[in-house]
Amino acid sequence: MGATKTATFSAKQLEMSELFKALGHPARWVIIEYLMQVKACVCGDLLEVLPLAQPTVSQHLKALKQAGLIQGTIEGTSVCYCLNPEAVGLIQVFASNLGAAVAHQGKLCC
Amino acid sequence: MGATKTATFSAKQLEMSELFKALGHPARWVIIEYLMQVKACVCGDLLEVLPLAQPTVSQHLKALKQAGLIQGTIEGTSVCYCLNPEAVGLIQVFASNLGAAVAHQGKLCC
DNA sequence: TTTAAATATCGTAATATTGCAATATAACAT
DNA sequence: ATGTTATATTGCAATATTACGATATTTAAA
Repeated sequence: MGATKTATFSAKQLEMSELFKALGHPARWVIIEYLMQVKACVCGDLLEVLPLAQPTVSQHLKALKQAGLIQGTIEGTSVCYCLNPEAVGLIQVFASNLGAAVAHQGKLCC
Repeated sequence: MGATKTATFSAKQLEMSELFKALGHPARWVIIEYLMQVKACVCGDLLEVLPLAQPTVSQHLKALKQAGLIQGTIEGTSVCYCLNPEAVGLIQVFASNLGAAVAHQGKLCC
């Protein structure tokens, strides 16, 4: 085979893993870092930040949007992208739970 | 082409995106969720939790270990895996920065 | 030392992702 | 209407990932 066994996981598990999968590419990571600094940007801005062609950047933006990490609205002839607070909330909750789990576990066996 | 342009990104950017890439598969996500609950486990435990064959689970564990998310030490005839606090720290810092950025940005344009 | 167990590695087929050139679309300006 | 600018989509080649059967490795038990 070779395809992810998507059907055997819960919706929540798929949602969260899709969110992190979107962050799991350096170009998309850079886009998120950039949006943390500048609040909003258009596709063209990213062409000066990333070593990639315009169609590729557009594709990465689409992936981030589909995962729910960013939002985009048409603004005249360009498209304004920014972080999606909902997804940010999900990540914060996960990080908090993860930290609490490790703190609670104390000394690890390995 | 088709290969990620790895060479054009910084070490930190690559490290963080690798970390999230490891979380970006439902099976690996389930492994992390499981480790948050049970503190430590062996590969065999996961065979009852995941709908995957043993070699596949072993492969996912290797990916998580290479990304730095988990640690594993040999324990007799089995291998004990648990979360890596260092990686957890990195994720917490990121989530915190992300949350702060969004909070600071206030009303979004899109 | 043979057997059993737990896990890792190899080989390989199926599928998914990445990247870009070419092209399409959409909004604005002239 | 025509051209310009900004972004999206399509098609495709190169590469990476996922999954598993078969097999190797490693440790403990008999």
